Order: sequence, then structure tokens, then C-alpha cells
Amino acid sequence: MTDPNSLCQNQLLQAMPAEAYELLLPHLELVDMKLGEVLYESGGELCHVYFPTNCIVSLLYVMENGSSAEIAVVGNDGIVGVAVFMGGGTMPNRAVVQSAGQAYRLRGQLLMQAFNQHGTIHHLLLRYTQALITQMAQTAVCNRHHSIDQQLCRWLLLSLDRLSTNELTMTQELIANMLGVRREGVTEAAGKLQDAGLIHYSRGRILVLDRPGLEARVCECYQVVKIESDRLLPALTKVI
Amino acid sequence: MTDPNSLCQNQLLQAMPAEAYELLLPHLELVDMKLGEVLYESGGELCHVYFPTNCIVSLLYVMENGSSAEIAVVGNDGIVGVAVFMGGGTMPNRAVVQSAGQAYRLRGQLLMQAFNQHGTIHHLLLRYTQALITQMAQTAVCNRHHSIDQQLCRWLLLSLDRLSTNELTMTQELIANMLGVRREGVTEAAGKLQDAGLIHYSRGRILVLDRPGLEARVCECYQVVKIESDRLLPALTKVI
DNA sequence: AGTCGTCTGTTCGGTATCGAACATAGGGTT
DNA sequence: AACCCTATGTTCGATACCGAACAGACGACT
Repeated sequence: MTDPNSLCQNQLLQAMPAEAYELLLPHLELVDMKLGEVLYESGGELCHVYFPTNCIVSLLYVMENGSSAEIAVVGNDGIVGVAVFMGGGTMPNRAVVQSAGQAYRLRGQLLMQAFNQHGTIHHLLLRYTQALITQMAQTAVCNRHHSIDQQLCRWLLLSLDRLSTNELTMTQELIANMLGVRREGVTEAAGKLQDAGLIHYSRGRILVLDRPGLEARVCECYQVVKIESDRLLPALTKVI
Repeated sequence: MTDPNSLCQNQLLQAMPAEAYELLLPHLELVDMKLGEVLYESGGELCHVYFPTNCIVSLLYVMENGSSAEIAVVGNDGIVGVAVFMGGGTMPNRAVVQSAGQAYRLRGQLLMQAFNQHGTIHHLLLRYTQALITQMAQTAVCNRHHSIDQQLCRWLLLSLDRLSTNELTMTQELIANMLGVRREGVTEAAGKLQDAGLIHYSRGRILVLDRPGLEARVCECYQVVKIESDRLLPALTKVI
């Protein structure tokens, strides 16, 4: 069973009205999410959805030649598996744990019931999905127009927003896979940030020293996503 | 008033069950969509939604410095204004008529009613939205990994799929705005396609001579979106 | 027929990113 | 303490795309 208090760690669960999540509560299962774990393969049926608490999940597209690109990230602000209630059941993307932690797991069918029967849950999930759409759209824009330096800043800030620490466990190699660039490109960009005193890098650990400094360097894409998320899900930011 | 027969030109309307669209029918208004017309500005309230018949609408993000990037295109396969039923009301994108024609216009509130009251419409629109999500995700991937040549092929095929002709009215300058690249880049890419005998270009008109040839050159992104759309909305392809 | 605006084609140097190869250095293991 | 694996740093030339400037060419309009 599940400790009700820890539900607050996921903002979507937290935003649900009492009568709604009492319905879900008995079926929520707190599971460990290990770094690199694949939750869904591209096109694979989604048996469960996940409400991350202190982990981050990346949605990736993996190309035929093996290279990849991140489409969006989901943390304690959202839910992994929107295709369940959108009706498609699957998506042509892979979902990978990018930062280890825990998540509440729920059978897809149960979420469907809640989605169909409770207007509040319905509205909440659709608004979250719209925020996710904005994140994807802005990823497309950023990939087109912005430098690796700027994209790295955006990526760091998106990750920071979804964690409670200022330390990320993440090699440059992995970041490169997410951004869809070469590892050397990330090395160079991270080097600049380190020289500027904004981060400290050491063997798979990134310490963010100066968040305002990152925000000063990031492209507009980050703010667009953040503002839109706050607009669509105001309850989430109020309660924190 | 509206000629019921022409409703068939939009596949979403066409796929609605009889009792559902009889509800909407009296409120559908056939309107002219002029090239370059802006349906929504970024962040602007969506009073109406549009069901394109023989026009194409682009969803663009316009950056602070004025450059732009296409996020997705909507033709007679879909609806412009998903933010109405997703709950956000607005999106941080601009919707522009990319290819002139006509569309059925409907007040957002009326669509909301239909969305909430008719399960069939509800399912249909959410599944379409998921297809749109796939298109956006793949745009992000394509922007990251593929050459202008490949992206032009993808763009031409996406447009062709939404028109009944093999002729597009579109200057290279406009295509460049959509793809978020320089006009010269499009000139060069289009020149290659013309040399290969796949298209014929002349002052704002593109004649597609060899569609299979384009399909042979396009990146996997095009097929991913097409397959996913067909999967999510099978009724639409069956009836054609 | 001539003019003009727009669309397309071409060129130039500059820059960001790529692809590959290799060097260095933490940090855990034996 | 020595070792090794992995993460990070550095270099090289190649390439794709950019930014700007300009040349040609089609077609509409007078």
C-alpha cells in the first residue's frame, strides 16, 4: 500500500480533488525508477502510466540508424503515458528514466476509468497534455534555431525544475544522446558554462552553482514552456 | 447555410456519426481562407475552430527576432484549434493559411459542447490530437537530424497529402519561413529535386512530377507521422 | 513594347557542428 | 600501490548551413 502523504510529490496527483484520488489511491504503487530503465519501447503497448515523484523520464525518438533525440521530459509535474487516455494506446517514442528516483505506477485501465468518470481528472490531464504539446513544439523550434550552448542551458533548467536538488547525475555522453548531438559538442558547451562559473562538472555529476546565470544564457524556448505550463496548471505552482 | 455534401471534404467531420454532426451542421460556416491569413496569433484567444476542406494551415512559432519555425500542418485531415477542447484556450503559436482554400468554421463554445456531450466526437478529437502530437515530435527530430533536402521532401509530401492536386502555390521564400531556413537553402534543395526530375518549379508554383521519387528521398520522419496518423484515425483513410 | 516588382539562381566568406582519432584524468577495484 | 575503466578534454579536416550581396528572369501592368 501507499503512504498518502507522499502523493504530494507528484503535482498532478496533488492537484486532484479528494474524492478523485481516493478512487486511485489503493491502486497507486510506488516503484523504483532506475537510471536508463526503459518504460515503454516505441510502439509498445502502455500497460501502466507513471506519476514521477523525484525522478525524470525522457521521451525519445530513436532513429533507424540508432541516433536519438529528446522530444520532451516528464518529472513530478506530469504523467508518463498520455497515449492511454488520448486513445492511441501507444506512441512511436521510447520512454527512458533519465534521472533515477521513484514514481507512482497505475494500471492504464484504471486511469482510463478515472479519466472518463471524473471531470476534474479529465480536465487536469488534458491541460497537462497541452503543456506537453507546448514542450514538444518548443523542442522543435530550439532544435532548428539555437546553438548547443543554449540547448544545454535549456536542458539543465528543465531538469533542475523537476528535481529538488541542484545536482544532476548525468554524463555528457547521455546529455548528448538526449540533445541528439555529439558528446564533444556537449563537452565544449559544458566547458564554457564551467569556465563562467555557472556549473561544476565531475565525472557524471553536474552541480549547478548559478541558476540565474543559466537563465540569463538560455534561449526563449525555456521561458515559453515554463510560462505556458504555469498558465495551464496554476494549481500546481500555487500549492508548492 | 451549408451544403451537407461538402462536409465530406473534411475527414474529421466525415468521420463523425450522423447524430453527432447533425448537431454541428447548422453552425458550420464555410469560409474562404486566403493565403497568409492569420487565424490565431500566439497567445490569442480562439473564438472559432476550423475544419479545413481544401486549404492547409500551418502552426508556426515566431521567435522574438522574427524568424519562425513550423510546428505542424493541418489540412482536411484535422482541425485547427485543439486548444479549445484541450482546455488551454490559447497556444503560443501562430496559425497561418499556407495554402488558400476553404474551411468550415465553428464557434469554440459549440465545439466544446459537442466534445463534452458526445463520446464519439470526444474520442475522435483526442485521437486526432495524438496524431498531431506525433507530427510535432517528428518535426523536432527532423529539425535536429535531417538535411534541408530531406526536410523539403517531407514538407512537400505533407502538403501533397492534404491537397487533391499535385500543384502547390508556394514561393521558396515562404517554404523557407516554414522550415526555418534561408531562402537560398530552399533554392538549392529545390534545384536538386528539379534536376532529378521530381518537381517543376516556376515563380511560386511547384508541380510534383514524381511522387514516388520524393518518397524515396524523404527521411523516415514522414512515414512515422503517416503511419501513426493512419493508425489513430483509420476511419478517415477507409472512407476516402 | 517597355517597365517594374517579385521570384529564383549564384557566389562569397564565415561559422557551427560533425566524424574520427587520440590524450588526460578521476575513481573504484584488486 | 598499481591498474583499469570510464568520463572528460583536445585536435584535425570536412561539411552543412548561414548572412549578405548581386545577377538573371518571368510575368503583370501600363
